[in-house]
Amino acid sequence: MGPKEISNISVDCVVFGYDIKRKSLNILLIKRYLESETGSSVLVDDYVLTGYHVYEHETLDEASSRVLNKLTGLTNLYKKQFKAFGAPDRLMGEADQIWVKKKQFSPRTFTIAYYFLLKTEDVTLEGNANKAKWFPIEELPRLGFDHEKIIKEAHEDLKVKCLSEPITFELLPVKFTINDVQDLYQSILGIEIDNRNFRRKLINKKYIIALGEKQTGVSKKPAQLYMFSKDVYDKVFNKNYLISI
Amino acid sequence: MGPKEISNISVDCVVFGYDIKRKSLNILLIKRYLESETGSSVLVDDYVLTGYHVYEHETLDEASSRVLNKLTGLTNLYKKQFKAFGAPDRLMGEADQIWVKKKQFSPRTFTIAYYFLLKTEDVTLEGNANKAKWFPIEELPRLGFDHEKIIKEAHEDLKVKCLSEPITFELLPVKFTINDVQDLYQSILGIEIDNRNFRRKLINKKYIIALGEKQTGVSKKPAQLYMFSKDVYDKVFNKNYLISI
DNA sequence: ACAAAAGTGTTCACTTTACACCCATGT
DNA sequence: ACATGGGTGTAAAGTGAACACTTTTGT
Repeated sequence: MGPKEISNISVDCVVFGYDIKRKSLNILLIKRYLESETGSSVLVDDYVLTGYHVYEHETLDEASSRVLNKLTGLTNLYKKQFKAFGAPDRLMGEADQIWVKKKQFSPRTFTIAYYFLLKTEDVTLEGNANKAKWFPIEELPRLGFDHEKIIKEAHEDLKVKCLSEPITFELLPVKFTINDVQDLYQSILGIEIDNRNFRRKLINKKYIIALGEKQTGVSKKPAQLYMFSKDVYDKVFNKNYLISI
Repeated sequence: MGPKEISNISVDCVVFGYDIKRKSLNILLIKRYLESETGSSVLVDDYVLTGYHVYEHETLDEASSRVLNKLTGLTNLYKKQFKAFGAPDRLMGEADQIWVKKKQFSPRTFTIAYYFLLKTEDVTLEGNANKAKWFPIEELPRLGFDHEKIIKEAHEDLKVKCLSEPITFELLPVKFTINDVQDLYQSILGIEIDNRNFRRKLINKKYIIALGEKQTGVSKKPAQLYMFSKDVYDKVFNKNYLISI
C-alpha cells in the first residue's frame, strides 16, 4: 500500500520540450485509450497531460515534481505553478466520464497546473509505459478533460515570462548559438525577429558568454557557441520598475 | 441546509483597497479570536484573510466572488487568481489547529488564492459581522495560517501586473489627478517616481483623458481631473514582444 | 503674504527599429 | 564551385532618466 492519495486534488504538468533540431516547441502528452468490454467500439481515444493525485504528506511542488519524474525520470527542472482549475464540468465530457468512472477518481477533481521546461533530447520515450508522445504546440491532438485550456494558459504564461526572465535557457543545451536562442523565441512567441538586432542585443548581455568554441559536425559554416551564466545574471540583475501600460 | 461545501478546498481573497486620502495601499483582514472555555486565557487572537470552502456546484471564480461579496457587498470587481497553496503544514500552527478543530474543517485544506482591487471608500465596515479591518500593506498584524505568505505573494504579483496592465485604475475613483496615479504607483511599488517624467508619460497616453474639470473642496491649488478610458485602451493596445532579460 | 501642492522643459544617453550583403565552411 | 546558414554596420527615431523653479489657489 502506497501513500494515501487525496481523491479530489491533482496536479497536472504541462511539459514544454524544445526540439532544437526541428526548431519546435513541443508538449509531452499521454495516450488515453479504452475499448468497450466486447472490444467492438472505442470509448476513449485521445491525449491528456500527465498528472496525478496529490498525496497526503506532500506539498503541491513535490507532487508536481514526483509526477514529472515518474514520466521522464528527470529532476531539478525549471517549473512554475501557473493556475488552478476546478470548474464543476471540467471532467464532464462523454469520454471523460467513462474515464473517471474506470479510474475511480472524484468527478469533481481540482487540479493545480504546473509547467516544466526541458529539452526533448533529455527525455527517452522508448519503452514508456504511458505511451507518451511529443506534439508541436501548434499541432495538438484531440485532448481530454479541460487540458486544451490548461495548455493554452500555460503557453500564454510562458510567452509573458520569457520576455522578462532568462528561462529560455532551460529549453536549450548548455552550449548554444545565438541563432538557437532566436529560433527558440520565435517558436515560443510565434513571431519573426530581426537577426541583426537580436544578435547584438544578446551579445551585449554580460551573462551571455562566448565560449571561443564553434559548432562541430555541421555541414555549413559552424557558429560560435555561447553559454548562459546564472551567476553573472544574478549579480548584474537590476530590478526595474518601468511602467509600460 | 445550504449548498454542499467541499471540505478540503477553499478560496482565500486578498482584498487590496487603496485609500486615496491617506495614500495607503491596504489589505482587508478579519479578526480571529477565541478564548478558552473558562474564559481565563486567549487561545486565538490574530487576523486572517477572508475565505471559505468552495461549493459543489460552483467554479473557483464564482466561489471567490461569492466570498468577496459576502464580506463587502460588492460585485464585478477586478480579480485575479494568482496561486494555490496546499502545504501539509499550512494550517498547523498552534492557534490554527485550535481554530481548525473548532470550525471543523479539514486540516489538509488546499486554498486557491485570489486578489481583488477596490477603493477603501467603497466598503462599509461598520456593523460588519466579521470584525473586518483595513491594514496598510506595510503594517500587517499577526496573521493566522499561511496568510502572511499568501499576502506577500499577492503583493508581488500585483507589483508585476501593474507595470504592464492598466489595473491601477481599479484602485482609483473614476475621476483622478495625475498625482493620484503617481501616489498609487509609489504605494504599490514602494518606490519614488519623478513627477515630471511620470506626468508627461501619462498625459501622452490617449486613454488618459483630461476632463477639463478641476478638483473641488481642496485647500490649495485644485488639480486637473482625468479619467481612464478602457475603450480607447483596448483599441490602442499594441502587444509588444520586447525581450528584456 | 504665506503655505501647499500643481505644473512645467531641456538635455543627454541609450535603445529600438529598419534594412541588405559578404563570409566561412563542408560537400 | 556552390549551397547553406553565419555574421556584420549604420542611421534615424524614440524613450528613459536626471534635474529645479514658477504658478495657482485657499486661507
